[in-house]
Amino acid sequence: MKQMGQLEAAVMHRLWDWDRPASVREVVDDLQRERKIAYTTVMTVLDNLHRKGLVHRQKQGRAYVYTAVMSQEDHTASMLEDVLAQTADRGAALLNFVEQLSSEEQVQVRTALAKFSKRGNQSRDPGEKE
Amino acid sequence: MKQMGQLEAAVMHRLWDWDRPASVREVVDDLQRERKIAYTTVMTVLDNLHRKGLVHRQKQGRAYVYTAVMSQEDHTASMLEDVLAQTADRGAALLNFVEQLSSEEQVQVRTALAKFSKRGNQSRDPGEKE
DNA sequence: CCGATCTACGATGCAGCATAGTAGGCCGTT
DNA sequence: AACGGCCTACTATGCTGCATCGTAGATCGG
Repeated sequence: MKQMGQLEAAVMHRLWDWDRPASVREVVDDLQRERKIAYTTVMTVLDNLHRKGLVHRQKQGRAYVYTAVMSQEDHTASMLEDVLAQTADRGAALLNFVEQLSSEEQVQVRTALAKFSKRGNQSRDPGEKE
Repeated sequence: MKQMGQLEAAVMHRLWDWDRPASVREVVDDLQRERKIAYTTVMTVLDNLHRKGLVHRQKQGRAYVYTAVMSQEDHTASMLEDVLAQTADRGAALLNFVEQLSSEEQVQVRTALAKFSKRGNQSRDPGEKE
């Protein structure tokens, strides 16, 4: 449900980078710098992203301006969660995963976790696994 | 590349659960207990999974027997890695992700990380983030 | 040689994505 | 008021991936 095609991803990346409402025109013009693409193609893509709930849009004058609903980091985190949700043994998968991270990233994660636990973080409902 | 369809996933889950080489026949029979499905459909799926490198196969008598190349946990970890690879800021995405984990899972992850660091784990090459 | 079983190959249908054309609305300019 | 631009809405096409099977041909046990 969160999976996107190539063009959809390219558009989202621009919205994320710019971090402000952008019109179809702006996105098209930026994409044009790399390759030929029709205005309506991009419009359709943005429309699809809107229907999928990945972007929010708002009339500004005659045109719509689009903004990403989630930050890229939140979106990625959400996809990670989706992947994890499909596995039988979340715990084991998590362990194999962190095992594969660079030691640098492992440190980052540990630091972050230490911070959360100090604040008594509780974002997910515990005790509902299998 | 690691993404699978519904039926493909159902087949893989059986291979993972059984954790031993299984023939098309066995997989078909098991799937039949839930719904009607043709032998050749399952064969095609296993063939596709083989072409995708997700399963290994070997002749046993007249038939092939199939085994999952990776454990489910490794496969999930690998998909998590793929998702993370597509993001610009791995670090930020990681943090948002662990933040969303249940506190129970956070503890698991921390315990695991502590173990790795004690052994001086170094599975990924650090310093190669675009 | 016969029937059962298995593989190889091909065909169909459907969905998602990329791509873009056309029609019609709105607005500023002449 | 009519014209030309720009924007949206709607529609259409092609491609690719997955699910689904059928048929043909090889093989093995009787």
